[in-house]
Amino acid sequence: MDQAKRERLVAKGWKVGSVSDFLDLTAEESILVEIKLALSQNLKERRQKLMTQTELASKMSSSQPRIAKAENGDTSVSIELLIRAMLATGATPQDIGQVIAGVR
Amino acid sequence: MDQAKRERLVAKGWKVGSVSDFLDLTAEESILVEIKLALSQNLKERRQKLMTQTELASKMSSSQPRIAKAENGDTSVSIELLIRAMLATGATPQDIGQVIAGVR
DNA sequence: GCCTTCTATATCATATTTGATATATTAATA
DNA sequence: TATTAATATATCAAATATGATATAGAAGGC
Repeated sequence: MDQAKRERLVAKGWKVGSVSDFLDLTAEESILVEIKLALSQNLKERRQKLMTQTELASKMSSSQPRIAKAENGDTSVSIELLIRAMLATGATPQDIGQVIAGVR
Repeated sequence: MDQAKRERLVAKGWKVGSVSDFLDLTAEESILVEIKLALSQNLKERRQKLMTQTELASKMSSSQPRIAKAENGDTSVSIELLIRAMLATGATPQDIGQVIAGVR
């Protein structure tokens, strides 16, 4: 795994406190993290073009802080919430599938 | 929404006890349910070709009953677990993206 | 019939994720 | 600079998801 990718993953506190901890991520765990980050980034791009975090939150009965966390790749945010948020921005299953398929 | 799809969704107790309850699903909620069902079905197909539920469970530090629920579209199963299970069967992000993109 | 393997169902204590709230920070603009 | 809008961070009680365990069915071979 290359340095750039590692830094990208480590950036937001993704489970790691040290490099060796990081290396203990199985391949599957690491892919899962990348899927979350990809959804997170895409959500932010979509949402910024359309509305504020507060507006999106109200559309999906969530809260602005939760949207902020979702867009910043916070580890406490589930894939479920990321997908619900994408859908609330008008994303289709095709859009979402494409984001996930684009990982790696 | 057509009858066939409704029956498919209602089949496993998806939030509904009555038709009117069902109709209270927003478009987004309904898409989310369909994404889960699509992942669920695909997981079952993949897993059956490769291993038992017990084997898959141990590969991903889960339990056989949880895999059974995942494959049967139980409402208590998160998208996260479905994707972790797919990955444990060797599915790639492309495989997963394709399943989601295939919804609707 | 019995035995074995696989899958489904039920229960439950624990862990994670949630929206809400308060508040801090940042950005833009008058 | 002061004001405002937008976003980020912190905390927390409630809701949801979790793996574990026990056990029941189902399907097949003997």
